[in-house]
Amino acid sequence: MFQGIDPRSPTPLYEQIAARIRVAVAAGELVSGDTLPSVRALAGTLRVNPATVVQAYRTLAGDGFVELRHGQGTFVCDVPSSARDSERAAQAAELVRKLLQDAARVGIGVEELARAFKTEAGEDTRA
Amino acid sequence: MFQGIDPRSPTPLYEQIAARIRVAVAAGELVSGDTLPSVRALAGTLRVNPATVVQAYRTLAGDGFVELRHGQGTFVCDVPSSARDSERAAQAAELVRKLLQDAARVGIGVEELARAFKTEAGEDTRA
DNA sequence: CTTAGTGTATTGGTTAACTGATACACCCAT
DNA sequence: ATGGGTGTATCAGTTAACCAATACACTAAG
Repeated sequence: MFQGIDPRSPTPLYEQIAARIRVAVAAGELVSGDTLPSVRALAGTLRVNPATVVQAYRTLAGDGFVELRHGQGTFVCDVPSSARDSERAAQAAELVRKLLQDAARVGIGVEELARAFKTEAGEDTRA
Repeated sequence: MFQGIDPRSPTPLYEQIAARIRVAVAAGELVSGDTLPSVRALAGTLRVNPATVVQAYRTLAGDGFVELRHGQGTFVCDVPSSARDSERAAQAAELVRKLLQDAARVGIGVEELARAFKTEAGEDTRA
């Protein structure tokens, strides 16, 4: 489940780790109550510093995906699907807002983006 | 034209400066052959280091918006509108690709993004 | 040729993000 | 209570981006 963690990637290690767990939860491979590998264990497996794993876990905790219990371990949370849906919608909205802002900075309008989105998203869904 | 440059903004100074010029060109306030303020002059006006202005100008030059002529000044380029269109389309595509990538990292799919895009973009066009 | 104006190049300091190392505090089984 | 597991907290090293400072090189006008 933790294959392909790359220290030289521009995306931080802790985000790569967090992403794996997120998709695992989304895919149902991890369900409420499951325990994640301990900080040290996962750090050892990935040849990474424990603090890096902690940062990944804390990020997930901030999103409500997992819960860190001092002295016990890290557990997958029980998030109602409705809550998760609205949460994801909010995140999507923020990402799109950022996109619009970045685009405006370079002088690109909404229509242009919509066109690009159709093209790129279309290719991605077919792939 | 250079009002509201904010050193404490999270977006770098040179990008803020470049953005102003980009929109000025897009709006037709600056046309082919016009000269931009000299590096030192603009730096003085904005209370900024000349090197920062240079970075802004070089960014614009990389995009083909302006041309820096050693010993003469910085001039607005004559970019065929067709070339500019395809250039903007390419930039838009890259921005969207980045969006899709960021979204995937958080486990957000294309449909979710499309929905958010409709919402956010709609609000923005009405505003 | 000289000079005042222009862009260019190199260097250094500041800040923030990321990762690592180490010591601490908690929980539970024994 | 104690030992081995857990997460927690704090500090240091690395890297990269951004901005500033200074000295350099080119152009055109006098």
